[in-house]
Amino acid sequence: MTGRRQEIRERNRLSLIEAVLDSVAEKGISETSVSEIIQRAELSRGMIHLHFGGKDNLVDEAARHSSEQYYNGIYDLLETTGQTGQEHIEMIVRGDLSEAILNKKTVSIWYAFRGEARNRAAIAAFSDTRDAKLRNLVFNAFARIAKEAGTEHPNQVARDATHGTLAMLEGMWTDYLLHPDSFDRDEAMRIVFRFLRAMFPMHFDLNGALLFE
Amino acid sequence: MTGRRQEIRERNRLSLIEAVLDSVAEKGISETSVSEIIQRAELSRGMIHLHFGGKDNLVDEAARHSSEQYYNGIYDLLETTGQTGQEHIEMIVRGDLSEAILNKKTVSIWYAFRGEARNRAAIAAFSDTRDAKLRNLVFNAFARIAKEAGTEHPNQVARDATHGTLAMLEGMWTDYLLHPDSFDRDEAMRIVFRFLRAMFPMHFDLNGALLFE
DNA sequence: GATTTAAATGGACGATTGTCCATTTTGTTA
DNA sequence: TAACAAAATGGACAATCGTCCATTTAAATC
Repeated sequence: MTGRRQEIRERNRLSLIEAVLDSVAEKGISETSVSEIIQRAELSRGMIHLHFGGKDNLVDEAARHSSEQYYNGIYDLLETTGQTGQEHIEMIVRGDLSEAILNKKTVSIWYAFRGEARNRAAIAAFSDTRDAKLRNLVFNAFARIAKEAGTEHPNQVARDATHGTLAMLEGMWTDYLLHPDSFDRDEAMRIVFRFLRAMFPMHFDLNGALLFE
Repeated sequence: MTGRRQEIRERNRLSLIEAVLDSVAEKGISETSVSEIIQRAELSRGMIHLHFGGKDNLVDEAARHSSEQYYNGIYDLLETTGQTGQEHIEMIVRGDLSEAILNKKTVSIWYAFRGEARNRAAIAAFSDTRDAKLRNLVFNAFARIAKEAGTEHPNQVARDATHGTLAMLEGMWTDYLLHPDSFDRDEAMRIVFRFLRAMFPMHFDLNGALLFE
């Protein structure tokens, strides 16, 4: 019976990461101490040094883990949607504002790390506003839409639409951070789609994507 | 010669607040210790307890001070602009993205406090996304614009335009936080105005407000 | 079952944290 | 200028921080 050792080892490693994320979500980064972490993970003091070489590395790793979860959530959703540009955009907007991806825990963690990003390069790398891959996905969708709509300067428009849409989603997250209980997901989606409808009236209405016959 | 005492007292008090903001901007909240603060303020250890009763109160006060500066900056700008709704909006957009209001120091401070907002009520109160007063200003401007444009459901549209525009500005701040050196203010403004032009083509173009004859 | 060795434990350690107060300094008043 | 009082000082203090290693535990191998 081999491999049991490594299995336990990896489980413990993951426990530490999850303990960090729980603590950051509940108490904030400044109160996420070694004592707090090992208590949540129900492991001994030395484990952090053993597995990660120190607390800072562990926290960096937790930030990486957390951002990976976000992107995986979005990319998984994209697998299940239609083929048109507007459907892709709708899925990203809905996904980004869905309970599964935007909730009290994720938003707490995301903003806690953001606050440290400026002073810790490793964290900055993972807290980027929607990474290059996602940006490209959105851009390609808008580029198709702009061309279909016969817009002038379709690439420029697509770039601006990408930037503006992702910025608006960012702002919605901030709203949720500061007012998690009064935040209205449907309203947030409608607002994004209202701006997109104004820009591409053939492709969006207040509920999302419009499809041709 | 009276009042000199109080003058020195208040100067020291302010020194402590500014020392906190400098430290938060440069080193982050977690490294802003009592030792760090008093060293920057060139005052003695006991002053924090004497003036604020403790470090936490001082930090809260610094957050308040910082948010006050932001709003004062915006409101001052508004005094100098024209009377139409679209001029007000243009001024807010341009102001919010101007070097005076959005720079490396302010964005570091703003996001550092945001990261703590979830766990510290006093800080949450000051890190709100553009406060009620500013929101009302923007809403009133959009309400006028929507009515002039003859839009259906002008109040609903104005509310959504307000929410969406402020969210987009929020997102632009995040962009700046994560990429301060490659961030392009003019591009950010153009993007916001592109969305506004799409929604209110009689009132905005890519450079901002359009005025009637 | 004995041996080996990787993994986990938990306490010792020096450094640093924020608080607080006895003392000193200095502006104000008598 | 002497007396007073407000303000500032700076070190003592217990508590907590993160690191690290001698020891123990337990899986894997013989």
